[in-house]
Order: sequence, then structure tokens, then C-alpha cells
Amino acid sequence: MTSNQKIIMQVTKTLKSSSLKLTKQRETLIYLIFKDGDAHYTAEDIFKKAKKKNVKISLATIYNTLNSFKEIGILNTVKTSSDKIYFDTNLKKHHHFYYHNTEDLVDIDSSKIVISKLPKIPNGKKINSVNVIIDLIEK
Amino acid sequence: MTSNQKIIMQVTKTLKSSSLKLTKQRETLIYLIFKDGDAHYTAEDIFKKAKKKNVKISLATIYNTLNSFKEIGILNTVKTSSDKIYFDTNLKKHHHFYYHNTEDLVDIDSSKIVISKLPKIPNGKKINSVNVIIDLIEK
DNA sequence: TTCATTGCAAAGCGTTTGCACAAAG
DNA sequence: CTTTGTGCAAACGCTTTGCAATGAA
Repeated sequence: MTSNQKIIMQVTKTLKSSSLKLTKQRETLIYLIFKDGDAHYTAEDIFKKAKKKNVKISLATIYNTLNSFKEIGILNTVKTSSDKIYFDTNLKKHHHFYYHNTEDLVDIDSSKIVISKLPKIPNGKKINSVNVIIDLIEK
Repeated sequence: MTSNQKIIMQVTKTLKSSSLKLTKQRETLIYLIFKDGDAHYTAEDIFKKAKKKNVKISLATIYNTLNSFKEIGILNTVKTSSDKIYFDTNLKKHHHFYYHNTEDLVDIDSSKIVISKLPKIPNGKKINSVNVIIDLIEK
């Protein structure tokens, strides 16, 4: 069994132990989203993938479902300088390359970026996350 | 003359030397945006500021004008996890605190964050910008 | 006079919501 | 059976656009 299959099983388990029901659409979404490893999709990307596989699912359901997935913690969202939401299957802390031309988002492992100095954090606040986006253009 | 007045003069000069005409609305916008030093405003923020001063300017003009300003390089835009565009008057390289609750954006000077390790940049690409957003929540 | 700029309302885009129907447990 | 999920179309919030009227040079 591949590591992606393992992840699909684990995610499915998480879903079952949540308050969400395991429906056909949700199974399909989990498969579509996790089968290729860490990736970033817009709702539209997934809608197209589903169409290609002749899976019947509406855009609204994709949004609603992915937002539910985010709530039970099997997915994250990322915003870039494009104005679409990217659903990110990588739950570990990580950063991103953003390909300006193609609007693609690619993971950068946490270990590949080291921040050796951080500013003083304002009183009463704490860090929720530190997000680095390296915006790439053609050389 | 304060440093903000100097900036307003300089920005006005840049505008004059661009292909854009110096209109009443543009003068007003420059004043509203630059008078308080580095800041981040949404179009709506500026619309409200203008109303308070009884300046007549439409939202559409604010958007169009600020986008023109961006093109001639007297303004930048920032995106956060909110879905609004922030117009940023700080043209120097810098990073941001994002106050999750209030959706406020606050500058972090470049010197306050040091990245001591960066990943290998993909072939044929170069870095356009490295953006760090420190997302803050209540302690 | 000529061309850019403005304001309005309408359109656009990605995302969310309301509601009747379908499916899960 | 009861409750949750689904699909559709309509609503939404922010931003952009088309166009007639206005203003700058």
C-alpha cells in the first residue's frame, strides 16, 4: 500500500470519527484530493477533476465539503496574491513558492527555511502562524 | 515640514511625471493615504475617510485610482487571509503582522526578520519577493 | 478641442446560502 | 424515521467595467 493510500485511510477514519457522515461525494473528494500527495487545489480545479472522472458533484458541495474538512482538520487553506482560495492537503507547518505566472502553489518544507530573527510580539498576542511565501517570476 | 509632507510632495511629483493627470480626486487620495505615514487601507477605509472629510469621490474611482497608483509605483497591495485588498503605502521591503481578530495589518521592518536559510530556487525562476506574514491571535 | 478621468449602476468573480429533495444512520 | 448532505439557483462581498457626463491641458 502506498503512502498516499495510507493517508486516504487515515483521513477517512478521521472523517468517520467526526460528526460528518461519510457520503459518496465526500469519499470521492478525499480520493481526488489526497491521491497525489501534497497538493493545492482551488475548488474549480477539483470540480474539473471530478468532471473528468464523470463524478457528479456540484461546486457548492465542493466548497461546503472542503470547508467542513478544514474544520475537522484534514485540510488547510492558503491565500496568495491571486484571489482564489487554495485548499492545501499538507497539514504540517510549511511554506510556499508561488509561481506568479501560472498561479501555482508549491510546498516548501519547514526545514528549508530558517528564520533566525523574529520581531517582538505585541503585548497580549501570540503567534498563530508564520507564513512565508516566496513569489517567483521568470528569470 | 514634516516627513509625511515631504512624502506627499514626492509622490505628487512622481504622479505628475507619469502619464496620469493630477486631478482633485487624486490629490485628495494622496493626502488621505500618505498623511499619517505608513499605513494599510482597504478601499472602503478610504471611502469612509473621504466621507468624513466631505470629499466627494466614488468607490470605483478609489479602486481605479489606487490601481493606477500601484502601476506608477507609489503604492503596493497586500493580500491576507481576509478577502480584501490592502493598499500599502510603505514601498520599502517589509513584512507584516496580521491581527487575526481585527483584520489589521501592521508593518514589520525588514531588519526585524532575518531569514538565514532559503530553499533552492527552481530553475529558470527568480525571487520576486519574499513575504512573511505573522498571524497573531489573542494570548 | 481633445483626450483622460469621473461617477454611477451594472457586471464579474469566487464563494456562500436557502431550500426542496435525496441519502445516511 | 430523523437528521444530515446534496444540488441548484440565487445571494453575497469585493472589485472591475461600460458608458455618458465632466474636467484637465
